[in-house]
Amino acid sequence: MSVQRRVRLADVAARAGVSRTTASYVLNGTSAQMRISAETEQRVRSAVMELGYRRNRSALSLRTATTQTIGVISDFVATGHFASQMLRGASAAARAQDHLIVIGETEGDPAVEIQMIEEMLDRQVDGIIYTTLVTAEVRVPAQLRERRAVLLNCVDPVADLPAVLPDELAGGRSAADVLLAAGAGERVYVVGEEVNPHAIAGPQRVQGVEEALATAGTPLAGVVPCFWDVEPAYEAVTAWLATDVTPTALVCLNDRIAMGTYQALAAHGLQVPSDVSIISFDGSELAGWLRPALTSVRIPYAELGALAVQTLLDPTAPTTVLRSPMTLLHGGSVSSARGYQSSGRQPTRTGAGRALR
Amino acid sequence: MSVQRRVRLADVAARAGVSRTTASYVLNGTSAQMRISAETEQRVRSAVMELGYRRNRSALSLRTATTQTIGVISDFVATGHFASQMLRGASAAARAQDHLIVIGETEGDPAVEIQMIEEMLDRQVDGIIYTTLVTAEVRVPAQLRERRAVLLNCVDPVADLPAVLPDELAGGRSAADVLLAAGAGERVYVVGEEVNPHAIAGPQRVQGVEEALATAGTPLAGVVPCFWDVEPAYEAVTAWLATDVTPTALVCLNDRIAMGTYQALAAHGLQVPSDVSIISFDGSELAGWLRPALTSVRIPYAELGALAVQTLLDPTAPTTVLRSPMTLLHGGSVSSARGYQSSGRQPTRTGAGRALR
DNA sequence: CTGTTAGCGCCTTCAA
DNA sequence: TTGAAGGCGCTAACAG
Repeated sequence: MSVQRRVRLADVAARAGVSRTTASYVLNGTSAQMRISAETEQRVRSAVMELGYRRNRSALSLRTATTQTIGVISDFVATGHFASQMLRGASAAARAQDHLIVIGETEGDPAVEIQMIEEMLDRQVDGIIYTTLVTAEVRVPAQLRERRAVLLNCVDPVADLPAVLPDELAGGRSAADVLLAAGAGERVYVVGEEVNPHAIAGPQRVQGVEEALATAGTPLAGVVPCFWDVEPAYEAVTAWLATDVTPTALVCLNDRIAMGTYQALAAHGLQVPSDVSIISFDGSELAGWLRPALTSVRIPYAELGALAVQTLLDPTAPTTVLRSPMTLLHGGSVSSARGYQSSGRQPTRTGAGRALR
Repeated sequence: MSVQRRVRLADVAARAGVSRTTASYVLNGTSAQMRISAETEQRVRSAVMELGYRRNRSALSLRTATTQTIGVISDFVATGHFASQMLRGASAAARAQDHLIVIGETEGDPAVEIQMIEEMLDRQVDGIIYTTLVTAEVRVPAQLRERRAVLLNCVDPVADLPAVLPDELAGGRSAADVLLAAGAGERVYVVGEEVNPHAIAGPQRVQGVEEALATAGTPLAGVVPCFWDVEPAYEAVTAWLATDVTPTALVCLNDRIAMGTYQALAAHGLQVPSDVSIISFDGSELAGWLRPALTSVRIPYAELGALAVQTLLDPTAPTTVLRSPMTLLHGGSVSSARGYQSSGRQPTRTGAGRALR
């Protein structure tokens, strides 16, 4: 049993006592230019109301080769934060333009990816957003090359398609700036290391940090390499602390690394932020759950999603790379020694003993 | 500019030197029953290949009032874990049956909800999954009543629709069973309290816990009421610990509550699991990030999503409530005093000092 | 076995 | 202003 409607445009026309053509004109807003009398138009509109008429989009699509639907192809699976935020932004932007979003989770399988794109093209989507979990350089499937598509969180150097990305470089700089402003810019280390050669977030963040620190005359003290997750960060930082280093601040490349770092510091008897300041990237829910709350450079997922939709739906959009600014999510993980004030969430309950996590 | 194809069925037929009808039969797999020669069929298939033909779904939809598309209406926004896991399961199940999923995030706004459903019905979705973030009793919009729809994570006592839910009661029992098996069943408290009168997860979990404990002759020692989030749990447990209680184990109603509880226990100098065992519900990523890793009764989101899709697509499915089992995600947060063995992740690195978080 | 025909519901000339 | 007519691409009787 499929969901369908009964009322046809013909019924509306009959009820209004006009021709289908006239009814059609009214519905398309072409009534003015067709010089349809206001009275007639009103009759049609009443009929639409009374009958609860809605156009049949299948018929419309067949006729216009348009569906008011956009596809989102993504390679990520269980990545809660990214996926939902991005889809939320995209969904809202799509709704604002009367479009619906159809999703295609490829689970990273290129064959599935191609299949999903085909399915979407079959359904005449008006365009496709191609997005990846990891900010990286990619090669989009050939199917997308000649079509209306926008890359989200990735770029393809050979395909001539618009792309939407976070401004990682500026994000890196602002992370360092926060530390500098707090007077915690002397011995700054980065925790995390990018291993994917196509990834661009990590390198750009580090570059931004280095630039800002260099400008202040306090070069980056070093890097603690580790995979981007809680446990690897815990292990790496624990081992590193055993070498008797005395960091002023740590820049963690994402919030999960920061969590592992909190754990390692706590185990080593170091407190955040009094002993060590921490700042990271993501601005996920996790940042708010930690104690003290983590100061994090937020990835504007929702904005990216919305921007991608707007770009896709804008026929005049150039095929350039758009960089969306990363904003600061204030927590209490950066020392306020030199009067740096967190203006967002209150870094309450940061007292000794309780901060041990 | 919309994405569209060129090759029509007529082209394929022409290329194969047959009529459109014949080509159509081959494509629909009706060739056998129409007794089309294998040779002819082969010619058609070749033509399809050579021309890269794919049927135009808009045309198909207009003709068959079917779209091979299902809609998912959800009220949740930034809820990473739930949303993505559920969509992953639903997406995979849909793909297995050649369906695509179109999403409708209502952000909890009833007006948006109605609008989204209309948009979906306009697009002739074959059915709609109506899902809510909080497991609860709801009243679905009237539009859904008469249509092919399935409720996911909620029930509507008056609408005659199938519903898919986690088996919270059994989940509650198994949580208590884990504690009992570990010899930590003597002074068990529940942390968290449901305030939404329509919610069903909380009450059922507690009921399950109580039943299992009662069976073992060690009734629930009490409840520490708090909102279901990290900070409220931290506050509540901290205040509660100040009253000199000596819990054997805590059942946290979700993983975020458990995180806040970890924090409060650490601040109070109590260790998990040597001093207090902890078990919670959700089985989210967070459980694995905590130290020691949290033992949690997993909500089978992906399975629920898949089940909902299968139910929706099965014309013979009865309009009953399906309960999906909650499985145990093993961590190291439950004492193994009496030889209880966590069989999943290794609860490594649980040594003194490091467990303080 | 295969071709002919008639719509599915809607938009859009073209004439009137 | 409006009616008639064609056609988007495909399926499904109904004849051959």
